[in-house]
Amino acid sequence: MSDENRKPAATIRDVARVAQVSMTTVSHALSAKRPVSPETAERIQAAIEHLGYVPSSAARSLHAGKSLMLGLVVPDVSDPFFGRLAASVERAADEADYGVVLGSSSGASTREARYFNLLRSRSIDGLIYVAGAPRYDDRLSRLARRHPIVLADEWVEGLDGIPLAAADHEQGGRLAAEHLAALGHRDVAVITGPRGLRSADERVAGFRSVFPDARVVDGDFTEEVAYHRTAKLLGRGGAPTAIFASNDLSAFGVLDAARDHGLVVPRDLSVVGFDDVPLAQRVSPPLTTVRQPIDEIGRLATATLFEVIAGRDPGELERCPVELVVRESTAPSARTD
Amino acid sequence: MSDENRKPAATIRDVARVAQVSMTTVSHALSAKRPVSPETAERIQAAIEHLGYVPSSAARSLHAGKSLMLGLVVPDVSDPFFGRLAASVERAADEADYGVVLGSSSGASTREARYFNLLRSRSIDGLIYVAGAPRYDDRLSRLARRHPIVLADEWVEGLDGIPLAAADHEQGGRLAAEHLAALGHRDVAVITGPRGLRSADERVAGFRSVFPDARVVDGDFTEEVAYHRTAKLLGRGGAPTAIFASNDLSAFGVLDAARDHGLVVPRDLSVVGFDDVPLAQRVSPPLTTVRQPIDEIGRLATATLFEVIAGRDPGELERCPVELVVRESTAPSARTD
DNA sequence: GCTACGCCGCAAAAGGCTTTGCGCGATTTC
DNA sequence: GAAATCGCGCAAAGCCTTTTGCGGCGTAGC
Repeated sequence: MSDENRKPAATIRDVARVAQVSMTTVSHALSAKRPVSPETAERIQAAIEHLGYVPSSAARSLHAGKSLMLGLVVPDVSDPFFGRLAASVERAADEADYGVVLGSSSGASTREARYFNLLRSRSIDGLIYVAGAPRYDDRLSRLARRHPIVLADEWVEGLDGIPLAAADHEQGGRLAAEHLAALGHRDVAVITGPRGLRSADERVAGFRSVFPDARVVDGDFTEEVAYHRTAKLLGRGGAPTAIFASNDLSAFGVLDAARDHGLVVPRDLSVVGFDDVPLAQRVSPPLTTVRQPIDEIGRLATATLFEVIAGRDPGELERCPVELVVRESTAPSARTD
Repeated sequence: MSDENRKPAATIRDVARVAQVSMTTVSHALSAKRPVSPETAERIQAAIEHLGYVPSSAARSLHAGKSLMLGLVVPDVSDPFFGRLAASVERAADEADYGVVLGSSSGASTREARYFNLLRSRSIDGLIYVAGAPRYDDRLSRLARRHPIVLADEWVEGLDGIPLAAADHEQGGRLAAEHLAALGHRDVAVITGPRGLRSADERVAGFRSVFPDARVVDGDFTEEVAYHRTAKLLGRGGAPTAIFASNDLSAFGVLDAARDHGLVVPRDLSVVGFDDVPLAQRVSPPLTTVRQPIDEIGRLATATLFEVIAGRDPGELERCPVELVVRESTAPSARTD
């Protein structure tokens, strides 16, 4: 559509003229800050619809000092996990008449700087920050002192005063362990996530609170490393009867390694994952895993951000309860000890 | 962080006071619309950094009449396809110093109305609209007459004057067909998408341009329906040697149905999908499919939107070329005719 | 000593909305 | 018939930037 089709947008003054009232009355009809007679209100309404009038958001936020926009920075929107998180944040924001400005940091700090400036320029009233790694970020911590920020999903070093909305990873590890214990498993192993990643450490800690003697295998959340470490573990004598992988990707590596060693899951080896990615129910056998309440995390993060924006201190947030999804990769231990 | 920690944001007037110059000079130092001596510029710069000053976006857009924000409405961000599209749009926008306001319509027309109002209130300078269904939308077409809008991925009925950035679905159907033809297949079937969905129809049309006699089975892009229709097809005598499913989800249904009929893919039946979803390379056997250039579509949509915003008519857009990804679900036809 | 020119201040306008104190006319109330 | 009430107009201030014409000051050039 070329320029000649674009009329200058209608202003409140245009509405006033058409409705034969003053700008003051139009404004008050919209905000209900002063009573307006039904007849007048109707005339104004008609004028608004006739002109297709919508108040200028720029003028509004200039006056009100807020933009009705939230920022959401995730490592990568194309990852289904963050996609679902974005969807739930957007839904929660929408209910409060807020919009969401999306940003993929993908680790690029120049990109992140842009979103921080959105906050400073009051383009957004608050920020939900989902860190890709728990590295300490000086700018983020300075920013958080002056602006409403909440963390979601992953903790960031040095930002302890800032609310964190996340799943109860420790409970997840515990649920996985209790499930295996109930199936009679005694000799179990756990594959960790990257060193220092808080969520990963919590999962392992939860698991070990039930199985203090579990064998600990270093992983990094990738399928490849999980595969090789598992292969090595199974190669030695006295293989465990169950393995808890601290994310689904690693569990897939375990599944592949088990198959390549001639083991049948779950007959010879039980496997539990974490995350419940879409793939989990499609691999064979379908993976028993721990599901994170993504929607709940997004909702909590958004609600908390509104609290912070309103100037209230939400305090330390409770972790969102996770859920064990039992599928077909776990079975009673065959070993009789 | 509670209120007492939040100082009112610095204004250009504060910068002027600290740098001991007039507001005029500060503004000109930032915009370079009038020469400023190096020493003064340095003082101003120092003041800006000291105060952490960033110009108010609201005041800026009120004056400039643009918001430096784009809108992106997709049916569902948590779908990896739309997630990737969002990521590429966001990247392209970022390069032009634009932000992206994300919206999931999920078919709810009340949600969509909000995004349309963002356009009207000039919260966003333009909109990239990804339709979930090609239904005619009166509001959208009226809106498009007055505001910069481009369509991405899916065509919408009645909006023919509006630029559409999409993959070359027809070419995709043709590539799939040519691949099967080269493998010696003669007796083939195609599973369609929902009736009336333009992209789906184009895929089928492309396929049939090579195989005019292909059997056409009605599908709706879901796994379940594809499963049942395929089961029925294989149950009758004279089953085809290859099936083209017009999306990957349907192809998964075909794969399951084939397995349940004792057929080995690709020995007894070749299967080609469309989309190349992440799952496609993980099913067994890994699926031969047509990959859409999602990044390219997002980039094109964004670049085109900038054209429209600038008041230029981009004309009809070329379709983005697709790519055949050959994996293990296709093999030479076993039937010797 | 006069002209240029470079740098910058001043003041005002514009962009669109919200808010408020004051006041006026018309209707209701006892 | 005086008082209270209601609906609304008027005018101005404020939110923060950008832009511009005019003019002042100082330094360099002839």
